Amino acid sequence: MAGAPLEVIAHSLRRERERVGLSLSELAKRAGIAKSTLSQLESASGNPSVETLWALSVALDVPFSRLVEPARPRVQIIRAGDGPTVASERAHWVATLLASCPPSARRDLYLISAEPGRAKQSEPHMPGVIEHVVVCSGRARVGLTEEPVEVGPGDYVAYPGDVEHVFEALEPGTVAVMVSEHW
Amino acid sequence: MAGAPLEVIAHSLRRERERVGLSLSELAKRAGIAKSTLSQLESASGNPSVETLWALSVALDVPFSRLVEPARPRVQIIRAGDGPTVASERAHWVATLLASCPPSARRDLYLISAEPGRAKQSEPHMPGVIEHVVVCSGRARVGLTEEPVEVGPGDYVAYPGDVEHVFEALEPGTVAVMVSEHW
DNA sequence: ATCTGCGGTTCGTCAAGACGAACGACCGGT
DNA sequence: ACCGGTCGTTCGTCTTGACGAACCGCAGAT
Repeated sequence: MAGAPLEVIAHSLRRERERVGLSLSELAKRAGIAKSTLSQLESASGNPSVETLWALSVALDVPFSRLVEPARPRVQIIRAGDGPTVASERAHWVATLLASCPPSARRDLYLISAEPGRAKQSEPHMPGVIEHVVVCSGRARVGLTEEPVEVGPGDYVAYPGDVEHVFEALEPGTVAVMVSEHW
Repeated sequence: MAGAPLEVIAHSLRRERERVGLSLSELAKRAGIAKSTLSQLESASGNPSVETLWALSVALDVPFSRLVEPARPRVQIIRAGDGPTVASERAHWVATLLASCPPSARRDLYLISAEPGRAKQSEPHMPGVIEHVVVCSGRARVGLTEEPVEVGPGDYVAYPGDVEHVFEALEPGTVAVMVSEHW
């Protein structure tokens, strides 16, 4: 999470406003707030109320949270085999981090390669996490430890990651894409 | 986007606080705000300033935006072939919606099957969109129309979706997972 | 039954945000 | 040059959020 929320908001507001091509006065009018207020907000000398920010997000037609999060980058490729990986000690599975939260988003994207053998048991992590898995090839037993599901190519599973869960390859060369949302 | 932000915040605050198991007084103390303030917020009779909300999100150790967004569900499977799909007129590609924004999140998850033929040209959609693609099988030319990239199994590409972009299968039976983030 | 500690709400006070008017700067038309 | 229009900032006023003390309710201990 960024350090100073008010600075972030100030920048976000100006950025979004200019993107839409509205003048400060015009935006203030549409949002139903005083332009003086908006002026102060964009110069980071203010501590807006939720309602004020909300009005602005509506007027700008952007999700509310867009105003409280920093900016972001562009194109990117990671070839199969490249990229930062994490592997278990016994190398039954390898996860490649494709896209980590930039810089304070709420999902990580992994490519998982696994071989049959001991299952990958995961302790529950941060509350509110949801994991999405799509199998590319092979077969796997995935999901909550108490009620795993067997899936094959093209199958999709989602489950809460804040309780114990598993990923166990059932065939050699099992590959899957995983999205981990942390909200 | 939900209707009444203050109601949502009120519920979020109570929900998160109880999840962590803190009393109202205790949380207020840790966040450095008056417990009366927190009390009013949880009863939706208030219009908190950003700083106040920020202090609470820090004390609760949850991302800020968690407090301004509604709640969410549990486990889910979509078998290969199932699920709502969208296809092009000439059926060169089929997209299956695996996980749509629940209810106002910021990403959609698709499974894409495509056959060689005319490329899937996409008009730029909502500004701020980023698309992530991981190829499961086959080969494809993906990315910005001006500079597409050729990718194969296991390859990953991400690109801004708010400018013209393509997805063109180069081999029969090309399958890919796509995450579309709308922020 | 009484006391003490902690849960949450209500109320009066004060500081801070939101407002609107006024201001200087800039631009295009006459 | 002058005028009307807009753009963004500054300033004084009034509304409103945040604070803290007082308050009610409920356990558990004495």
